[in-house]
Amino acid sequence: MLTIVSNKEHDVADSSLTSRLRLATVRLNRRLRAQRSSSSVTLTQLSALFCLYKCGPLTPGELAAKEVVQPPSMTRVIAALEELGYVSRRPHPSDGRQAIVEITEEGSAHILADISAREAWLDKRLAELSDVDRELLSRAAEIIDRMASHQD
Amino acid sequence: MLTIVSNKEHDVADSSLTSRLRLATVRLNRRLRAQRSSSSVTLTQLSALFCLYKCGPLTPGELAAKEVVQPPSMTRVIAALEELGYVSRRPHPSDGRQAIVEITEEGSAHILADISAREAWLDKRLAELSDVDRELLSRAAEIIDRMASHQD
DNA sequence: TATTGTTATACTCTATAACTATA
DNA sequence: TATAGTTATAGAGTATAACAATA
Repeated sequence: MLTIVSNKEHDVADSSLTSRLRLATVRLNRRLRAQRSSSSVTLTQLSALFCLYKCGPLTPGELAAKEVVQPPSMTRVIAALEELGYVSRRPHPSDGRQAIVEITEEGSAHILADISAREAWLDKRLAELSDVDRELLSRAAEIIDRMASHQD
Repeated sequence: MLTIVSNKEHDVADSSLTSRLRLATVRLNRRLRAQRSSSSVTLTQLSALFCLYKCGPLTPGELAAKEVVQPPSMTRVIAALEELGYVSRRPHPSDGRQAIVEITEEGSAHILADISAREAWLDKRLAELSDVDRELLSRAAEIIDRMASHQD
């Protein structure tokens, strides 16, 4: 087992954790993207739609911040979702520059089935694990999400 | 907290684990890709190079299998690394169709610095965690990698 | 002048299909 | 005929820079 030497604060025995977590994340992400299924939305679009489903109406800027992407990236995602009829856009009541993006009834109706189809592969992998491992991943997911949402 | 209803084998209280792990993975992956630094290699190239560094010489097919990507994807990665002088290619001794790809001295000399620069952001996030959380992520990384390497 | 959002452009990552060369 | 690898092509994902509209 290779150990990368580094001069970081935390324990040296831990020093390849960064590499291992990076590799694991990149690989799982690949597998997740490869699960296309019959769902019409892409993985990125699904994430944004799910965010609107959870949080309610948001401005494009708020949505970009929550998903930790730059505004131009979110512009494209919203445009695609709008074309599919899964989100609607209306003027902001007090600021003409902004808009309010909201999930539509059709978007709400499809999202659970879309997510379920999209996640079928991962769900199967998780079902193969022990309860202990699933509990561990549950806590890991929270920590990872917190790190990923860190404001630099 | 939203709970997605599903009819899967494992506990219903667990039912949003799939979604949470997917979201966490996608977001961390975005952050990792955004860390460009001065490193000349991309995240994908770095993964392949690291694999050659760990495993020794491999054929393109073996490398693609280890990284869980399709052969044409690996072809491009190898070509880019070869152009940078980080890997070399030589004929397979007994099979004219295959080739042996190996990390060069220059590749070996640069990889630790490249990885370190690339991972600086994640390393900082991990350093902010408690020992308990890092230990948890260490085990999670192993489980995730195992799931991601699953042969369908 | 600062902020919000969009348009234009470009690069990374990855896949499938079709092809070539060798076994 | 089967396998290893490459080329061609296309689509997803994302960013930076430049711009328009509004505050």
